[in-house]
Amino acid sequence: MSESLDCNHDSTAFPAVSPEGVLERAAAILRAAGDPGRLRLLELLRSGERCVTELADFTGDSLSTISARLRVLRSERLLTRRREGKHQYYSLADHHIDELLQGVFEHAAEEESK
Amino acid sequence: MSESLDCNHDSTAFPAVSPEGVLERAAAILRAAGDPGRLRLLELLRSGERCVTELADFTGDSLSTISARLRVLRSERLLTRRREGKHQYYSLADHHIDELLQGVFEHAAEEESK
DNA sequence: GCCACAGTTCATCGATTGATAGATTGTATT
DNA sequence: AATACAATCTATCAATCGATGAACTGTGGC
Repeated sequence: MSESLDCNHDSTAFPAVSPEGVLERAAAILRAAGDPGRLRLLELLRSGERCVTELADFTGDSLSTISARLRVLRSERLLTRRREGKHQYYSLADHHIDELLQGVFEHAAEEESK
Repeated sequence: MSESLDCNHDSTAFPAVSPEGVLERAAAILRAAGDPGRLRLLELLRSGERCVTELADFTGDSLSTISARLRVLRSERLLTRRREGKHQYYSLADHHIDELLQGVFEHAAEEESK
C-alpha cells in the first residue's frame, strides 16, 4: 500500500461542504455585490429606502445605468422594490445583506488604512 | 423656484459614503469570492490550511484550474500562502474573511430552504 | 385621450473572465 | 547533473459582462 505522504494527505478529511445550490446562491449574492457601481448603490440604500432618480442624482450616472444595476441586485434578491405612484422605491432586502455589507466595508477600510 | 417633489427629494440627503478606494477594495473582495469555483475553495479552507493537491483531489478539478483560482483569491488577499518543501499551503487570510463567508453561507442556506 | 414624468428594456459593443493544455519553475533526492 | 514531484505561468478561446442611447412601458393629471 502506497503511503505517499503528499503534504497533509495523511491528515483529516474535509468536513461537510454546502450543497451545490447553497454554494451557487452564495456566489451569486457575492458576485452581484462585487461590482463597484452596484456596491455603491447597496451602500447608499443602507441608510434607507430611495427612489431611482435620487440614486441617479447622487451618483451622477444615467437612469438607464442605475436601472440596469438595480435590476441585477434585485434579481439576486439583495434589494426589494415597491411602487408609489410614478415612483419606484428600492431598499435592502433584509438585515443579512446589511450585515454582509458592514463587514466587508469595515474590512476594506481597515486594509485601505494600512 | 421649482418645488418639484420628485419622490423623496425633499427628504434627508445621503449620509457620508465610503471613499472610492474603500469601495473598490470591498467590491474586489466580494467579486473574488463571487465565483462558485473560488467560493468552494474558500469554504474548504475555512476548516484549516490545505495544500493545492488536496484541494484539487477533493474538488476533482485540474491543478492548473485550482492554481488559477487560488491566484485570484490570493491577489485580493482573501488567502495567504506558505511553502514547506515541495508543497504550497493555503489558508484564509484572516477571521474577517471567515465571518464574511459564514454570513453569506447562512443566508444562502436560508434562502435555499424556502 | 393627450401629455408629462419616472423608470425599464433593448440592442449593441468593447472589455473582461474562467477554463485549459502544456510549458515552465521551484523543491527534494540521489 | 539527472530525475521526480508540486505548483505556477502562458497563450488561447468562447462566454459573459457593464455601459449606453433610445425606444418602450407604467403612473398621474387634465
